Amino acid sequence: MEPLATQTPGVATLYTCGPTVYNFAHIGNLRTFLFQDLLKRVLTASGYEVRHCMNITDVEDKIIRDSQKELPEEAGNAARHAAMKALTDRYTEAFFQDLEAVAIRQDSFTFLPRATAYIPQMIGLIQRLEANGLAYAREGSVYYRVAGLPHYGCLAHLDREGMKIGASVDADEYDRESLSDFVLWKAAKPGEPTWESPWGPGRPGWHIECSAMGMDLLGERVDLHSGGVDLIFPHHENEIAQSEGALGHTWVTHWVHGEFLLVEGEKMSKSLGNFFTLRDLVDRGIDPLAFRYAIQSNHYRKLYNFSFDGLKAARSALDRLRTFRRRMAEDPSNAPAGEGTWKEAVDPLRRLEEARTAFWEALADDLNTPEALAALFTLVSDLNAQDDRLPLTREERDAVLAFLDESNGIFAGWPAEEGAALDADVEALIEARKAAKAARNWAEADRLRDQLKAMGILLEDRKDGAVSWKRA
RNA sequence: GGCGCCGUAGCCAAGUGGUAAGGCCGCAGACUGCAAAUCUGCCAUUCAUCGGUUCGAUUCCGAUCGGCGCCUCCA
Repeated sequence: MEPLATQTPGVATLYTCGPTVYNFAHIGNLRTFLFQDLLKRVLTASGYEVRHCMNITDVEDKIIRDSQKELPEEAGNAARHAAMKALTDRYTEAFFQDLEAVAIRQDSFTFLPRATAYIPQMIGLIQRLEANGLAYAREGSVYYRVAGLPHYGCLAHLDREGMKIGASVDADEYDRESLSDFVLWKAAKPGEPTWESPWGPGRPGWHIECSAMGMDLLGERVDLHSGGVDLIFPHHENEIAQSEGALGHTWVTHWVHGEFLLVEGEKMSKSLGNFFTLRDLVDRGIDPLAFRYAIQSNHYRKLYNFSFDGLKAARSALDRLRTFRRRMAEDPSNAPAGEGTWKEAVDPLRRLEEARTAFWEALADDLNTPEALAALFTLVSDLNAQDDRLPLTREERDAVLAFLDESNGIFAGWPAEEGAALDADVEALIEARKAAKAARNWAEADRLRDQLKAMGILLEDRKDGAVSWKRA
C-alpha cells in the first residue's frame, strides 16, 4: 500500500470505527484495534504524520437496553442520560485500560470523539441530506433514500438484483419507501434517552455518527478508513452514502478491513463458551503482549485461529527475542571468549542492514508482519551464532539494540528492560546460591534456584561463573 | 439465489511462473555439576484433489472435495 498518496503530502488521515462501550472488549475487537495500531505505527515510521480519529459509540440500542433497565418507567430524560453516561464512562475507562495493556497508547489517537458530543453535527448532516433529496422524515424518524445514490453497495460488492431482500430484516418495522433505506434519526420511544431535533425528540441512527464526526474532525476527504470486515456492510456502505450524499464527492480514498478471528477453530460466541475478553486471558496468566504478538504474527487480512497453544508459541517466540535483546545489552567483555575466528563470520553491521531492509520492505508490502518477523528471527540466529564464536563489539551491539528498538516500535513485544532492582531477599538468595555453587553443594544450589523460580526469577549460569536472571 | 474468501510440515505461517522464508513443538549432539540460554544437525522431492496452459505451476485457468464469510445485530 506504500507509497500512499495522501490528500496532504506527509499527512495521513485515518478514521477507525471504535468500540461500543457497554461491555468489556473481547479478543476479536482487540484484533481489529491491534491491526489499526499496526497500520498507524507503520505509517508513522514511514514518515507520515498520522491524524487518527476513533469514535467512542456511547449511544446505541444495547447501551440503552443495559443502562435503562434499572430505571423506573417514569424516569425523566435527564435521569436516563445520566444512567447511560454512567455505563459508558465505566466501559470507556475499561476499554482504554485494555488498549494500554496491549501497548496501544491512548495518546496515539489524535481524536477520540464521543458520539453524544456530536449530536448537533449529526443533525446538521441529516439536514444536508434532506436538502439534497436523499433523506425523508416519517413519524419523527428520518431515513436515507438509498435509491437516490446510484453507486450504493459498491464497497460491499452488493449485487442489488440478486439480494435476498428482507432475508434478515423486519420488513414491517418501519414505514420506509424501500427496505434498503436505513434510519438516520430514530424517533423517541418510551424509556429511551432523547435529544431534541427538527423532527422532534429522538436519537441518532447507528451509522450517522461516523460520518458526522469523521467529516467534522478529519475533513471532507479522508485518506484511510478502517474497521472489521463485518462493518463493510452495512455500516461503511451507509457511511459512504451519508457522507458522499452530503458532500457530492468521494469521502474516503482507501478502505482497509481487518479479518475476524476464530477461537480454537470455531466462531467465538458466548453460547460455545469460547468467548474471551483480554481480562479473561490475564486471569489465566497470559502476557497481554504475547496476545499482541500472536495477533501480529498473522496477516491482518486472514482469518486468525486463536488458541492457547498459539499463545504459548507466541510467548516462546517473544522470549527468544527478549533474551537476544538482553544478550545484546550486556557488555561484550562479560561474554565468554570465543575462538576469535570463525570461517562463516559476517560483518554484523552489514547483516543488520540486510535485516533492517527486509523488515521494512515486508511491512511496506501491505503490512506483511509474518515476513517482517522472519527477517528479525534470521538476524537473531545469525548474530547469536556469531556472538558465540566472535563476540560482537559494543558498537555492533548498540547498532543491533537500535534496530531492536526500531522493530519494537512496531511490534511492541521486546521493550528495553528497565534496571528494575531486585528485592533484597531475592538478591540474598542469589548470593546464597553462588556460595553453595562455589562450595559444590549442588543440592543446596538447586534448591535455591527452584525457590527463586517459584518467585518468578529464572537464573542462567554463564560459563565464566557469572549468573544472570530474568523474570518469568 | 447472488457476491466473495480460504485449504502450504505435528501446530502457527510467508511466498513466488523457475524449483518451498520464519516461529513453536519434537529428535540427536555440543556446552553445563545439573539446568537455562546459545550453537550444530535433523524435521514438506512437496504446497487439498484431478485436469489444462507452459520448456517449467505451489504460484495462471477449469473442475471437484473440504472449511468459511456477506446479502441491513456483529471487530
